[in-house]
Amino acid sequence: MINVLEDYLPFFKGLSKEQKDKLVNGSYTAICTKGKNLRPHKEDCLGFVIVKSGRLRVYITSDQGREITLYRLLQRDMCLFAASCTMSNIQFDVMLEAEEDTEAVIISPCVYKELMDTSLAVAKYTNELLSQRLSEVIWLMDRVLNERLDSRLASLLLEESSLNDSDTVFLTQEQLANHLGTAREVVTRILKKFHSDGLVNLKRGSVELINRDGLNEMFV
Amino acid sequence: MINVLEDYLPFFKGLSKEQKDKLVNGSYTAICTKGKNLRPHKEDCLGFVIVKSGRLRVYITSDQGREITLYRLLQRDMCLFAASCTMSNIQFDVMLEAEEDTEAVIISPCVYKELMDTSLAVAKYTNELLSQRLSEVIWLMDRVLNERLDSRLASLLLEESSLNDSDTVFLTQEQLANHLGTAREVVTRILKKFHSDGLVNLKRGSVELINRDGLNEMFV
DNA sequence: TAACGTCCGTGACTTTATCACAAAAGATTA
DNA sequence: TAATCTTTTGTGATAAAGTCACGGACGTTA
Repeated sequence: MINVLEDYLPFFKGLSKEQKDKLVNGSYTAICTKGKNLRPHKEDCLGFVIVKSGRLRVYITSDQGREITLYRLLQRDMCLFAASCTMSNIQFDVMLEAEEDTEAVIISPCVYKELMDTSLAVAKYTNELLSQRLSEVIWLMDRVLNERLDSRLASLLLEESSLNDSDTVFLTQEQLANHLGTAREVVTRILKKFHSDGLVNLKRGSVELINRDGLNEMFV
Repeated sequence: MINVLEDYLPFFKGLSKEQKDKLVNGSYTAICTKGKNLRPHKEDCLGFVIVKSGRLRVYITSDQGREITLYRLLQRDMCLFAASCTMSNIQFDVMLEAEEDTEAVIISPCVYKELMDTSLAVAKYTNELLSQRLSEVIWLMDRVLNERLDSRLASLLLEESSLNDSDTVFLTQEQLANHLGTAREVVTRILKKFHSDGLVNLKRGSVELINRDGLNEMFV
């Protein structure tokens, strides 16, 4: 545990002995199996999350069940939204779902808040994380508004393929739609078009990419 | 100048004499007339912006000229994106446009960065601003994805009306479209519908609200 | 092989976006 | 005042995307 904290938190070395102890004592390791939600109850204030292994997707949902992926957390990435209770200005709820079996270290929100309130290094580090997330979300907004769905879908397929290092993307069309913030039927129709253009093969629960160059050309 | 800084920056009192001096010397007042852009050249790194009076709108643009308003800065509000150069992780460019004649205090980016690097209070304050903006942008994303355009337009008209304390919204249909991230023709058609429903009267360059309750009902 | 749940396909329709062009309202100038 | 110009608004045609309703295909389990 302490190794993970020391290794992943750039500010750890600069903390005092007491701070380190508090941090270690206020943290625990959580295992989340693929497909499970890391924070099933919206009320829960989870804390600061560090991904040790696996992959998390951070997304929002609407009442009608529509989702969109805001960004992902890969190994060594961190997320502080699950600690919204510690940030007075955060009004939204994001969801965290494991895309792979994931091992994460979770730091108690009050411990993290206390650190942030007393350590300049922690506060600066938090700034960096926040600004990076903000950047990613604004970037996403730009794509949602200005890019065509077929292009966004092609890009998602290629990204998934490279994340898993496989030509086949093992996601249902509904899951693809949830990443993109659109409806399943729309994905079905675009995939059908991709198939008739010789770009992909479709199976139940997966999409096989058979012409990466063709997919790439969709968004240049 | 120093009065504004002292009054608007909650951390000011806690700064050392040197820090205060640096801050005052690194700041200047800018006047921006209605409709003008506060940062016409994308390359410019403006700095930290504090609105003394007037109103700024923060927005992004696409290559095709489509815009969407991310949020607004009213009196006493502050913005640190124009200082993206000081934040290593900010990759995007936001634009700042004066919606009214606006007076702003601008703090040089390197001075602000130095403060943030040396003062815990400044770093914490920056955190609060960042998390609030992030919250607003995610909230906007939710609306863009899940709310109908007529509802969003109705809500924008009511917001504009109350901001200016007037029943008439003095914006062209193109400006309305730019707030919402849509096309002018779409706004034209929705407004025409609103008019035939007895909700608004249309004039060149303005929209008069004649049935607020009706507009309100569109998004409940 | 029957039954069930999940996933996918599709038609009909609505909403939103795009493109092209024209009409109307003000502003400017002759 | 009339002619001209610019900006704003209106509109038809078409395409992309979202919504709703339903049915069928696939895989699992009994």
